[in-house]
Amino acid sequence: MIQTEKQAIAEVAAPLVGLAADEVAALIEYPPNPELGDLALPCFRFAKVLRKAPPAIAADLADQLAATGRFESVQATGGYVNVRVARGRVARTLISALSAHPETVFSRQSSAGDTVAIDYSAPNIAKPFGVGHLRSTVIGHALANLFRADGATVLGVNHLGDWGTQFGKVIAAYLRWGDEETVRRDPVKELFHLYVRFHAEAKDNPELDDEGRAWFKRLEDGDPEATRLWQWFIDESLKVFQAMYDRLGVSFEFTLGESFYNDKMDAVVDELRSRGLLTESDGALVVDLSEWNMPPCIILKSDGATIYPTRDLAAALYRHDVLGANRLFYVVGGEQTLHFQQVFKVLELMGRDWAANCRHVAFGMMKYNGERMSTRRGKVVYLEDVLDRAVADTRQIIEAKNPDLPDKDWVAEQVGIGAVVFNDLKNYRMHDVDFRYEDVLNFDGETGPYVQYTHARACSVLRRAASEFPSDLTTDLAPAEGPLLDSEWALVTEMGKANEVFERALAQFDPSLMARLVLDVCHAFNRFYHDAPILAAPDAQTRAFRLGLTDATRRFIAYTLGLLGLRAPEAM
RNA sequence: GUCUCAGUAGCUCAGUUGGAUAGAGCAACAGCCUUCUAAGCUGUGGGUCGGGGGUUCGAAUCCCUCCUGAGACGCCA
Repeated sequence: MIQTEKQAIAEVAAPLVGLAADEVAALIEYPPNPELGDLALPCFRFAKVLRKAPPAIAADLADQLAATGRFESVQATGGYVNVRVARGRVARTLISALSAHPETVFSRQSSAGDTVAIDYSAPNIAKPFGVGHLRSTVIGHALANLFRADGATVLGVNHLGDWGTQFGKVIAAYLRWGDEETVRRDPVKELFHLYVRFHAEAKDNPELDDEGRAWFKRLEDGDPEATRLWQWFIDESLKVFQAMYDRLGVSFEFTLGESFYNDKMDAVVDELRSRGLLTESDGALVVDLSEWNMPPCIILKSDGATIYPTRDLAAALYRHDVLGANRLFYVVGGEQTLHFQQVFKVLELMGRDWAANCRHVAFGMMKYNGERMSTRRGKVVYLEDVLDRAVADTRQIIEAKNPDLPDKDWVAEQVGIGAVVFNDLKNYRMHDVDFRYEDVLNFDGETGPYVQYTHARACSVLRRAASEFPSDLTTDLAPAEGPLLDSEWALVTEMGKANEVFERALAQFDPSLMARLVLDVCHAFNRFYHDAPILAAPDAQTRAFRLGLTDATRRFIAYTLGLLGLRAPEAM
């Protein structure tokens, strides 16, 4: 909506400054002070080409823009052209668009025709689902939603850690110290305890490691006992993970663990060999990448076994060739940056031009009390505990503030989990985060509950309106006579940024931009709510307009929360 | 040691890809519920944008350099 105005300005200005309209539109910004105007075009950049001082250019452009009659006012101040748009018209356009098709306000379907495979979550079998897995899960899910909303066919892939020496260790530990009944009661936790114990005891007992390796070898060779236990671990783990995904509202198109590629790696090795990309080095077969300043990518270990780059190559080929993806994203921690650079480079060397469409969406590390979490040492924060605490706290707040609320448990679940999810989504991906309960369990300020609360608040007004002024909800949304209030316009402005922020979020693979935007919208709405009586507006026309704005805001928030993977209860 | 990423208010972070007086939230303090949900709103205090150079009309943003932190750097994933 704001774009339409930017475009209109750019089309007038473009021929005068010798740039394409799109280029000029990209330069238009929001003035720091609303009194200056709604949009501003800085003219400094044009000075050199036009051989004129910026203020003079601004003055010329201002005249031209004023002559169109489209804008409420146009002023040159210094090197800027400040434009005040026809606020009523812009507001009306935005409100009706949001009430008819909210998605059109965000997306121009730029990803239509793309099939994107997004690798996210990827927890390890027989290990707990910790807060450390939250980031990949939540960011990946939000990105999947964003690309789907932009018209792409999205294939969410859960690349489970279901293979490797660790399973030999778990099997060995289970056979030594475990018993079936205890494990059945709480499989993942119990297996995890056995795993931690294994590592602790292996320190003084190195032969334990041999035992683990031996069991993994048996698993690889298809030993029935090893295979049975391994499959059991997987089944039990998946049950636990699924319960977590259900609570988080996360889903996948494919759940394909590492083991899925066991029979697909020979082909990769053969192709690399026949293309002459493999060289021998200390007994291992590697792809030399020194030309690109990278260490070699190991394909076969010196014992002839494959290794994770081999597996990721096989997985990438599968996702492209079989699943039909033309873009491949990996939502995986930043510590694996080099690994993905190597894998993508090898794909390129294998002649796969779509390697350029592979992207590692890295994120910072989650720490606890400033320390790195370690599954081996048993240092993990269970996501389940975090969710439970958040929900319990929410439940208490509801009891204190809104004891008559129906469905209190369900609302507490949505809000408590929303708090945890939003907390992880609102900040720049690459920053390390130190997990602290006091942050996650804070429901004031820039938080999920704040956004959900604002949504519920808007819903509440609309519910009242439906019973008290039903006709006002159906009339057309002609704005009241006279100018919009500052708070009304500020709200329209924030929501009007939907498309540009949405597209930046896609371009940068960064859902936090959407989280920030919805926070700004909520703040603007709450200020409007405080400043302007809605139901008690001075006249019916004003009331209808404000109700329209409230309804549009409600839809905006609900839609954005949906993109981020949060639910939007109508009361809380 | 080499490479990558980060460093902005006491704390957690934004900062529209180089634009106007660097902004939020938390914490602290002071106000605002006879009126639409106070999980809210308003105000006050709080800054060497890690340091130093440079590029230009203009730098938190781009370049160089140094400092600090995190991560990665061949047979784990």
